[in-house]
Amino acid sequence: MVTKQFNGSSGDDVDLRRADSLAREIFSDVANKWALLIIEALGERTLRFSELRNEVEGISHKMLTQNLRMLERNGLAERKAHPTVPPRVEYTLTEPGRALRGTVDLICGWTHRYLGHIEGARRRFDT
Amino acid sequence: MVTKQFNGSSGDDVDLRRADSLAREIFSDVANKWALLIIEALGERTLRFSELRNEVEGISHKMLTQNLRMLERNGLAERKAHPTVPPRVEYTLTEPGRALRGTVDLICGWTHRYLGHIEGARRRFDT
DNA sequence: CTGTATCCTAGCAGATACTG
DNA sequence: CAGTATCTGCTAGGATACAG
Repeated sequence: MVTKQFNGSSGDDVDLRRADSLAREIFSDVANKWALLIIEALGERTLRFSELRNEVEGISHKMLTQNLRMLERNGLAERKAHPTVPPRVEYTLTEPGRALRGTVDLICGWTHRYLGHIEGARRRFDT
Repeated sequence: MVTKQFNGSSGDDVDLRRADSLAREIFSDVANKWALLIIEALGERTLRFSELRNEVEGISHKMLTQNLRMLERNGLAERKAHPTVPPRVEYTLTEPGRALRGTVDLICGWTHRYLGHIEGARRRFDT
């Protein structure tokens, strides 16, 4: 483990390792239930915090802010705060976010397509 | 909440609700880091438990068995145990599993495509 | 080799209360 | 309304040991 730091790895090697761990990190951020549901809910629309809270069924206040921060940090969603009172904060997907949304749509489509199939498999397994 | 049970909802309504909660359940099963990484690792191949353990970097013994059971239960992967000693158990994606794999590939592609973009967004955000 | 069971801990996630 | 902070229970997930 530690020895790897001294085995004369090239600069390219280091870059690859870093890119890999970064990719893995992003994958972990994104491959999570709430993040994907938020992205799906946003779609092409611009929604307020409270609207999102209603759209994403079952999400808690905390999880929503937490995931929105994460999406914003990774540049998948844009946060626009209007300096009014009461405050009004709107969220929109960025281009990378919209690109990812396409894949989420596919997963949703997949889910509905194989719903019956999966239900049957479960019944068979649970015996 | 409870009142909904008595509001005269039609049979279709009930079916829809059930389908929705099932879809949500499947989505939760599938939209998780380890499950997706296992699916990606399997691809078109047939792999043994120990091979999978090596392919999916960082996964623990426990998480692997747990997720494999889940995949098997949902009919996404097939488990074939050879009655030899020592035991030899092989896993293969089923058709629904392979279909889902296509979407996982897209997420992976997306990750690499926007890696630099995201890295930049993070740097900007972290200040 | 594969799988199950047990223990144990870090961190996830809900509820609540408080600020601007 | 949106966001943060604190407290707390709980469960995900690692380590380990053992069985078939």
